[in-house]
Amino acid sequence: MKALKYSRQRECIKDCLMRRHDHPTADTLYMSIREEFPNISLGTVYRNLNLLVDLGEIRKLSCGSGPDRFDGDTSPHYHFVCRECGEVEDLPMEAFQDLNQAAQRYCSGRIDSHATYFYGTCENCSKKSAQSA
Amino acid sequence: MKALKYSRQRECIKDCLMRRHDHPTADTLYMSIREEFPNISLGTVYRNLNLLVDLGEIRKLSCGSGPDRFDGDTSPHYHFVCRECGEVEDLPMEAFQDLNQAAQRYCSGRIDSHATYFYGTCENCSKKSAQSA
DNA sequence: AATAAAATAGTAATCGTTATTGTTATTAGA
DNA sequence: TCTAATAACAATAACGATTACTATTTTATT
Repeated sequence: MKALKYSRQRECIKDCLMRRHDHPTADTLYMSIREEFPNISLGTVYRNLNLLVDLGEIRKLSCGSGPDRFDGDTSPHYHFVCRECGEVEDLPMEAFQDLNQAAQRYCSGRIDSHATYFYGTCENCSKKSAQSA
Repeated sequence: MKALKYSRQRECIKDCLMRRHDHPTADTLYMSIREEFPNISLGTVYRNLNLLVDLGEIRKLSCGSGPDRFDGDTSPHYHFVCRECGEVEDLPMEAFQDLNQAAQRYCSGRIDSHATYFYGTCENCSKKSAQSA
């Protein structure tokens, strides 16, 4: 039951994340935020990111390799992850919300959401390996 | 180009994983294997699990919270993850292999696979929270 | 302004995992 | 079967990502 108090750092972290359309890690965001708050602590970044995730204001992405990433876009959508360089891109396709119901038929627990990640090689990395071949 | 040599430890690790139908972490597997190999090292377990993943003989699951898990069933299938207790269950539904093609239309990179995890509360945890309410 | 509580910066600690090193086991060839 | 080459090992150190701790500072409330 602890009341939430305003903090300039938290506001900045959220604004920063909203402004960008890549999917930065906590550390990437930390480096960027230090331009405005040179003394901000990495722990503060983590704490506030997790807080914002719990509040449902941002999303956390666990792509299976490398550190977690964060997404200011909370609308249901999917991501593509490049196995070569680790880049994460939004897929501008609609998420299949009825997938939850479809899966529910096969599950004794109660399903409330799902996450889908597509894997492969991004355009950039495809080009690179074509050149070096 | 290094040739693969047989090892009793690797065989045991794979057999152990194949025998169980839960989705153990490296550490869980390590504890179990120590009954047969009391001196086995956790590093050996990790090394061989990763090797088997690279060979395509087992799968690694990154469910988004907690340590990675391993699955001896390499057939395309999905998983349900309980947010309360962290348990991971197989969903006996067919995986949507045409999802890759559907997503490919929206992606400049080359997609070769996808992973879907369903989240919610498992039967056990639902019962528990009903009791304590 | 005074007080209480939350948030902070700085730092230490933790966790999961990988890398290193000297030794042992497996394999191929003489 | 012996030997040499090398992969795999156990033990341990190191690492990266994340969380926990603590004394201080901010924010909100009287």
